[in-house]
Amino acid sequence: MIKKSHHTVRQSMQDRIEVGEWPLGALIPGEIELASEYGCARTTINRALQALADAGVVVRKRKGGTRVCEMPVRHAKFTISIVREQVEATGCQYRHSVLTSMLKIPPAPIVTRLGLKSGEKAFYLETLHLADDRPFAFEERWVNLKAVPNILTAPLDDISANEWLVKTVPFSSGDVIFSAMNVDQKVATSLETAIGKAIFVVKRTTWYKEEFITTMKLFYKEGFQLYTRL
Amino acid sequence: MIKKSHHTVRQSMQDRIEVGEWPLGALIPGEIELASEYGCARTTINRALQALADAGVVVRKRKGGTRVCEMPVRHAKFTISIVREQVEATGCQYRHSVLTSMLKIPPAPIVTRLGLKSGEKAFYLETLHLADDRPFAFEERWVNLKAVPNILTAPLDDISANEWLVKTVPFSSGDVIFSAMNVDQKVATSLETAIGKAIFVVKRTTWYKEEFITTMKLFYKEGFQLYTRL
DNA sequence: TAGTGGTCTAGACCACTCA
DNA sequence: GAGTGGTCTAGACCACTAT
Repeated sequence: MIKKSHHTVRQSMQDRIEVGEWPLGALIPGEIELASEYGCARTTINRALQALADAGVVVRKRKGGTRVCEMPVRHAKFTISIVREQVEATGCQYRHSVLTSMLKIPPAPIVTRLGLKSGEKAFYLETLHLADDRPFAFEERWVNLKAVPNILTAPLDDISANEWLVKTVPFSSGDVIFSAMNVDQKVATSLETAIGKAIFVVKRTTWYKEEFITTMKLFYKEGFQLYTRL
Repeated sequence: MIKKSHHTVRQSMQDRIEVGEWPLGALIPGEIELASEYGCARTTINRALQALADAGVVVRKRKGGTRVCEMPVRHAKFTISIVREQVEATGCQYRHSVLTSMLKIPPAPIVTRLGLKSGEKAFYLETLHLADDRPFAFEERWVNLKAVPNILTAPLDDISANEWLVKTVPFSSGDVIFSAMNVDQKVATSLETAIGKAIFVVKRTTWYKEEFITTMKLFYKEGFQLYTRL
């Protein structure tokens, strides 16, 4: 009998794993047994164990019981925030500047991705994000006008397309790809970087209810790092 | 009265947000009201709403109620797996090869990070990870011998240090840093890449109960991408 | 201070899966 | 078939916080 509250219980159980009382791969007592041991309802134990399972610390199977994960697969959680917040989080002043804004027939891969007809135009944007007036990231973006026609009248000089879309489109699914690339001349110029420098790139595509909305590439200034705790 | 099961309820509510029935920033009905609407217990509604809050879709405050998140901060969840699993996930055959393995006095930044005394040695490892016998990633690792002395007798040719540590050390916290860099000569040689190519780098440091265990850098072959769905 | 979410409980039934 | 986790319920009390 220790304490209650699924948080407390969770922490306690995690400790027992760390201490080695429950070794890697070991089978943990059942929920009912733990409930009586901790002197709480099974529901509470269940919550705690589900949280641990969610964190990848234990694996649960019906009838199989709960066991400590042999290969602790840790989950890193990134908050995909808008660039402005990223900049402001570093204590810098955010500003952005629209470099290019036009209707344009996108290249083939984009056409496919957006589900456009060939020859159909989309909205193309190039934006420079600045931190304390120094280049922070360069953004290339394609927007599907069928999905978001009113972006043409949005005040994109005041609010970045990034932010406008997030605030306007109710909700969306999407994918994110992180990679590294050697910066080309165009991006290098905007970022005031030497050509060929390795930079961190994030590609993101978002949909709203199966309809493509936008795809973008974000080229971060050299030296950018993405940090997370496990 | 629609259905039950917190999954169903969660999905339903998410739909109502997507459809615009509950616009961005709007206040959602209270749990009791929703419970009667959905014809289920308040607990069930609570679960669903907590899940949505966890996903960053809504924000909840006691007395303030639940409202749709104005700035939908999406959370990307990465599974920090061992390299072998990463390789095998692509359908390739995994193999690794220990290039260097020695006791060595680490450079200053590492000493600080590991909490060593100056002049104290640590275990240094260089490992090449291969996919179908082609270079996949190059790993540099420092291990704190005070924390894990028996790594010296581990069969690191059969099982990578990466995997051995994960399987041996009960549990640990840590941090992860993603970045991009221009590959230097040493790494380029191992990865069979041209010097200066942009590669994706992951730095990871792990602790076990406040004690430093290991720090490593993983240099991925050029072209490597980290993918996630939102 | 009143209202909302946060959590606990005790009991129940279901669903999966291992043997 | 039996055992374990998954989930629901109805009621209760607590904790935070907006007003």
